[in-house]
Amino acid sequence: MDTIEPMDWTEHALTKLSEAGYRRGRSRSAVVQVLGTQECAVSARDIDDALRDSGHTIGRASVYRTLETLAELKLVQRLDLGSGEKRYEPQRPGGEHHHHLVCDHCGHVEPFEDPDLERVLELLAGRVDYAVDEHDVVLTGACGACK
Amino acid sequence: MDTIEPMDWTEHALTKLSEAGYRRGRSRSAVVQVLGTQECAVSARDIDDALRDSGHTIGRASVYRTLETLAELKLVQRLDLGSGEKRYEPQRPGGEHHHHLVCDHCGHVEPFEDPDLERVLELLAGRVDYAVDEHDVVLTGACGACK
DNA sequence: ATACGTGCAAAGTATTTGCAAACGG
DNA sequence: CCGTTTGCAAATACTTTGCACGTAT
Repeated sequence: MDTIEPMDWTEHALTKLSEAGYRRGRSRSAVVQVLGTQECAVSARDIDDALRDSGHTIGRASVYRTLETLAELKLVQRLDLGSGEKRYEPQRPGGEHHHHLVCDHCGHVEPFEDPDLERVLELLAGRVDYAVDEHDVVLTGACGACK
Repeated sequence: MDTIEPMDWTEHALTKLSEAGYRRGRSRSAVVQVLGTQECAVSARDIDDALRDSGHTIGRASVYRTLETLAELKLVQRLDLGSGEKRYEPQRPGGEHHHHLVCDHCGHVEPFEDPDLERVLELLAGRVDYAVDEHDVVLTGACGACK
């Protein structure tokens, strides 16, 4: 079996971008690089900060533009966890998939997986009138530390 | 058995507000009234427009303030369906519950219910380290008209 | 009467867009 | 070279806040 390492997503994404006719510009590549190191959903601001910390000088607009492109190509999933900012999560080719727990007290976000949930969602998708291509589940409550 | 009519939520909400020490101000009452007529999630803008159409002159700020209060008392659920605006949905006392299908082409939103899904989410809530008090599921794809 | 509620305008945040200059293939 | 990409700044969208006045209890 092949585990998908974080680094692989970066390569995967850059390849897909090339195939789609996009060039490997400095900013675009840097954003993809940062996303590849992320385990869970991050905001545009998180990425901007990470880039700044590692010495890059990248316009915020380029971050947003890259994220939009990546979302169009389904290389990242766009999420809204209620914090007022959109979040982006690398979509690994392996198809592994998780959802999120959000603490409504401290804002902490934690991923979780559940095969039963996935199965039910799959069945559901087949039953509705929409051609479902994405789903997202958010559980809200007090996290371990806050409750 | 007692079906919960839309109007009942309005009364229910106003009562709860009073009990919590809030007065029945003009704007507050008007916002609650509009929400009571809604079947599904609406945005602050939707409410503002509805109020304006029915001749009220209500500051947008009051709409937001009322929605925040209602959310605190768990009389409405705050949702984020990825459109860049928060949405609010009356929480009926009967506990009926639905989730959302969002068309990523035309933006159309449609509610759906699924007992299996609820059951799985319930089990899941018992298994995690969070004290889950809310959950939300969003399925994204092309709606009947767009696909 | 008096504390709470409201409208308006200004401030905040997150994101998008216009444009000239820099750059990749 | 030439069209794409980028950074900057300005624009936009949504929401929150400050404050003086109005109002419910």
